[in-house]
Parts: sequence; structure tokens; C-alpha cells
Amino acid sequence: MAKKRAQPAVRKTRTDAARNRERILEVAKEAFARSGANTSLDDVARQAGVGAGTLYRHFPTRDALLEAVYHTEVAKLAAAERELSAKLPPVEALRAWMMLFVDYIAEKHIIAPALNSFVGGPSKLYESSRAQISGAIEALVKRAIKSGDIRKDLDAFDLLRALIGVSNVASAPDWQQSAKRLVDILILGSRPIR
Amino acid sequence: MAKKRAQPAVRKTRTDAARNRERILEVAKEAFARSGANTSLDDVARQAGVGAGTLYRHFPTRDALLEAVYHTEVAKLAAAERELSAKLPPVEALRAWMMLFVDYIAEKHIIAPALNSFVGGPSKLYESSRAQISGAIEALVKRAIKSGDIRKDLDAFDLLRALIGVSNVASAPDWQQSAKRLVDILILGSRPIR
DNA sequence: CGGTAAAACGGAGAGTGTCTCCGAAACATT
DNA sequence: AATGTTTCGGAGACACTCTCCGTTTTACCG
Repeated sequence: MAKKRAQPAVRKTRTDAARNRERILEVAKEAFARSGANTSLDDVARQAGVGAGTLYRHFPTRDALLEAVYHTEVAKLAAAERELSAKLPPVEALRAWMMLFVDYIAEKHIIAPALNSFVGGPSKLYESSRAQISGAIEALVKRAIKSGDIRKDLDAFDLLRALIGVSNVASAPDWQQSAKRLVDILILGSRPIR
Repeated sequence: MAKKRAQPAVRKTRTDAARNRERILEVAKEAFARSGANTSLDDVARQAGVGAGTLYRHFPTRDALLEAVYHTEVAKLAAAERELSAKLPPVEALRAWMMLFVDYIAEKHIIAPALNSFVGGPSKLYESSRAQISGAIEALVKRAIKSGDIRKDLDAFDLLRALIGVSNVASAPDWQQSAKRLVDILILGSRPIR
């Protein structure tokens, strides 16, 4: 009694639907990078060659679209955690990952305000992205704690907040340098007392 | 030849103008605190009992209004620096001021994205507020460096960026706690290398 | 005081963005 | 090819931003 198939059960997703979804995602990614998180969604729809209705059906809110756009990027960051952990000593790995995070935001022009939702509200939307990112930093921190290089009571989430926060202030020209200096300060400040 | 008064020279500002300006400021402050930095300015104008044109004449941009609204708040923070410096040892003063900053943002619901402009762009608008805030933290850091409790090469601006950044991520419920833990980490990480 | 020029007011309206609704079109399935 | 479902798309209702300019208010002067 596990699977009935009396009625057509599940219909294959229509190809035009899938195609449009992809196209929207592609255009949106570029638009967000170019003009920030406030790009006109109608514009995105137009450039993707679909009607506004189509865009809003696929992504009911601006946040939903942002989440979808950065989903793959987030996955890459999570993957980097595993790599770094494998080839670097605990603290170094943590540091390297944080630096990577900064670079990522700088390069891809990911809009930090959107990231807020990762550590922020109870939005179901970001659930999976948040899980990936916080999973990554938690693993890194846990390993560093175990090795004795980081204080036992450090909350990985605090570090994530700091990281996102620092990346938020991205207007100044030397932002990236400043962010990296701060990563070092954060790590230094997270060492065991003495 | 210091003061001519051939022509009417300077006219006293009209009382209605001053009154309206005050009223707008008052309403805007409340509105920003209640509904964030994106409140409808037309609404603000309506609630202040003036036309949209009046609001925009006094404050040409949303940022200008924000700046004006928080001008006095910023002044208070700057004043606190002097007080704390007078009654606490260098690092303690720095720490206390940073904590105060966090509290301030939490309590007054100051919209952090607006603060970005303080450390950010070359906007002439925020010039005075920025000067006050960065002056405060620079003084605190300089004193702490002189006392030997903080590393010589620490950039006060970095610290300010971190502070604003961390305050930015204000969605989580335990945000304030997290922010304060981070302040401690930042200060610890800014100590001399031994 | 009353007159007058200068300054401020205010709201209509043009431009733009958001989001919904529903008839028309495209699709998977039989 | 017919059928019934899913998706499309863009017109349109609504909201917000910001400007323009005829009208009103005010400070100043005689």
C-alpha cells in the first residue's frame, strides 16, 4: 500500500516551465550582481522573456528568488569546508574558510542583506541554505575546539553572524581588506585564554 | 567691513518652516523605528500634516532624512565616549563604549543599513555623523594602544566596521547577546600578541 | 500697521515598481 | 489526435517616489 497509481499520480513537469525557471534564475543572478538586491523584478522577467506572472509563480517573493539564485553558491561554500578540513590543520582550515567566505561575497557581489535571513528569522525559505552554511562553520569550529586551538565555549553561530555582518558593510573601497583583518582578529580573540 | 546690511542680507527662517521641519523629524523617527528604513515617506508627510513637497524640500532624499533623524542620537554616542574615557581604564572604556553602541542600536531600533553609509560611500551627507562616531572610536582605540592593551597596528575603522556589521544582523532573537559576546572576542583579538 | 517681495506650502500627477488575475496557449497523457 | 491539466503572459489595480508650480504665508520695510 505504499504507492498507488490509480490516478495519473504525478505528472512530469512541463518542459517550458523548467526552461523558464532556469532562464529566470540566470537573468536574476546577473541582475542581482549588477544592481543589487533591489533590481526591478519586472525587469528581470522582461529580460528573461517571460511575463511577470510567470516569474511570480515560480518565485512568490523576492527572497524566494534570492534564495534560489544563491543556492548553488552556498553549496560550493559548504563543499569547500570539507576540502579545507581535509588538507589543513583545524584553525588554519577555519581561517581559510572564513577568508573564502569574504572572497565569495566580494567576487560574486552577493548581497549581504539577503544573507541576514540565514542566521535570522524563522523563514522556512532559507532553511536549507542556512543548514549548509551553519553546518560548515560548526564543523570547522568543533574541530578547532577539539584540537585545543579555540576556546571551548565559542559559539560557531556567533562567528557566522560576525562574518555576515562584516560582509554587510561592503560599501567602502577597502572593504575586503578590512574584512580579512577582522577575520584574523576574530580568530585571535577566539583562542583559549592563555 | 565685516557686516554689510545693504540688502536684507539674511532673512530669519520662517517659523512655519521650522515648525514643519520639527514635526517631520518627530514623525519620521517614530516611523523608522516602527517599520524600518523603508517606510513610505508620503505616509510620514501625511502624518506630519504636510504635503509631500514640503517633506522633500526639507529632506531631498531618504538618506538625508535618516541622517537628520539620527543626528542627535549620534551626538549622544560621541558624548558617551568622553565620559567613559574619563572614568574607566583604556580597554574597559573601549569595551564599554562598544557595548553601549550595541545597546543603542537595539533599543532605538536604529536601522543598521543606514549606518553603513557612515563607514561607506563618500556621501557628503553623513559627513558630520561619521566624523563624530569615528572620532569617538578612534580616540578610544588610540588611548588603549598607548596604554599597551591593544595592538599598535589595529585600525579603529576596522573595529567600527565590525561593530556596525554585527549590529546589522539584527533579525535573530538573541542578537544582542551574540553581539556582545562578539565585542569581547574582538577586543581579545585586538590585544598585543604577547 | 499695511504693503510687498521672498520663501514655503501642498497636492496633483508623471514615472516606476509590485503583485494578481484570468483568458489564452502549451503541454503530457491516453 | 483528443483531452484535460498546467503554465503562460501581460493588462491592470495599487503603492511609492519625487517634481512642478499656482497659492498661501511670512518677515521685513516704510
